[in-house]
Amino acid sequence: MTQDFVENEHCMRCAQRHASVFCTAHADHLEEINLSRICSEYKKGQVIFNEGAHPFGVYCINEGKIKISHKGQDGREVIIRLAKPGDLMGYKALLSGNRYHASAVALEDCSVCFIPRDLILNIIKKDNSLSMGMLNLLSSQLRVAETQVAHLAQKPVRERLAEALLFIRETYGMEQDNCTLNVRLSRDEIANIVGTATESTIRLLSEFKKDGIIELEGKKIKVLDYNKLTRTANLQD
Amino acid sequence: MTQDFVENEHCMRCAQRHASVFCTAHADHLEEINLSRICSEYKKGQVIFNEGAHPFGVYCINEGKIKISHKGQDGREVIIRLAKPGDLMGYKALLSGNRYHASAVALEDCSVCFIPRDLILNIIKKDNSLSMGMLNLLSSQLRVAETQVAHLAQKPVRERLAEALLFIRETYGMEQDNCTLNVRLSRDEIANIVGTATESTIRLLSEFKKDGIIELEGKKIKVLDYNKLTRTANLQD
DNA sequence: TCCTGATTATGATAAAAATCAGGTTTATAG
DNA sequence: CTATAAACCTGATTTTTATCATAATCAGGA
Repeated sequence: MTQDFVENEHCMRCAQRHASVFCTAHADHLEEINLSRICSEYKKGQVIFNEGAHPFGVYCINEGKIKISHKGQDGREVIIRLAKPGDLMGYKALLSGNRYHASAVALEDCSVCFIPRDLILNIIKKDNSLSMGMLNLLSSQLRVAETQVAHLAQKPVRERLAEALLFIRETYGMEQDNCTLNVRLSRDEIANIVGTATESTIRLLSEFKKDGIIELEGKKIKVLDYNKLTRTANLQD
Repeated sequence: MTQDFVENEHCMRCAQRHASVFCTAHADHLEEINLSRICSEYKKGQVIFNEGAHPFGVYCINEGKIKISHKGQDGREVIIRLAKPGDLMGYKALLSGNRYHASAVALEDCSVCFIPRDLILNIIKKDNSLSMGMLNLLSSQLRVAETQVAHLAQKPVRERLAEALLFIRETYGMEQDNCTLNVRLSRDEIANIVGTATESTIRLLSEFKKDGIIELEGKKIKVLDYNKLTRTANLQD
């Protein structure tokens, strides 16, 4: 179960470049990164990094979807983040000098670039634009995390599930039909995003279906009534 | 209800300097900050900044304790953070280019320095040590926020309350007697830290008292059995 | 292809926590 | 000092959500 090393497109020509925090980084620095990075492919279900391990660099997603999750009480998983091409992973541990607090697992076959620790830290230090970008990224994520704390504390499961579906849609977008969520997640994984029991998630998804909000077909989820879903999520902030 | 302007100690000689993210900042930059900052005093209960407002700079706490809280569903408060002397406030909004997502309210009489937006952003840009410090700070806070998400999703209220008491102790320390928590919070505020109903908090605090874990005397909380409190919190990460 | 384990589904039950209702104490403004 | 509101406390009740149990379906490997 080890990944394959591959030769990805040059960083400067990476399709994800303008979707990433590197969009404003200096060209010379991207050149440096390009020289030292190590690209690998991971099959669905493979682990990119593991909770508890020491970080030796950061990962930049070239292709594929990845879940970042944390094992809590009695091994129950909490999904902290859904990552997509262009996203960085593992910078939190690196920048705070801690071990990984969560694991990254491929939700589908992926292509990921690894950038060694010293290189990326040096570049962040000398590239103002990149470090401001990182500050911006972390601030935004902190805001999201705090909103999530508020919602977990105050919103019922039904609203949180609706919100999670909107969040998944926001993150991964939709398929050609413009309504099927462009990712396959198990009911269990959805429950671990919402922070609830799997059975509750299954039950509420059935209700949403009965209410004509969504359509279910195995792991495919179609959003039939976006407005109703938004109203069900009862967002106000 | 407006604050008084005051003349605080020079930033270089500030008692909080070495407890703050400015501890490694360049002396020249502290000098600049010192020249432009505006210091004010706030009475207990006064608002330092308000959710929804645009940030015009960051606040650095010189003296006193401050709660940072967010108004969620039907006006119910969630306390996001407890801040103490040396802490910065309002940088998240500033760095992510958003409005304040939470309000800051004095838990007791406070002395706070305000550093204007452009000045602090410029200094962060040119002071590598400070920007790395900020990255470290944000990464650590993000980690804490994610842990809180996991706990809200998985831990029962009793454990979360015990954890909150440990957190308060960690943040504000204890009085001379070495067991009274060095802050006065209402039951309602504690509930808003834990993310539960006020009555549940009151009930559980009474239980903790009955179990000999704590002693209650109005808003004073004495931790009698620290080990038992830790065990009640059932921490494992 | 068939077998086997995992996932999905649904009902019944139990547990946890919120809400409601009341009385008491404490703090505060006049 | 007193009036009044706010905060605190406790019990009863209801709501929400988790857990348990069991069946059906699906997916992947021999």
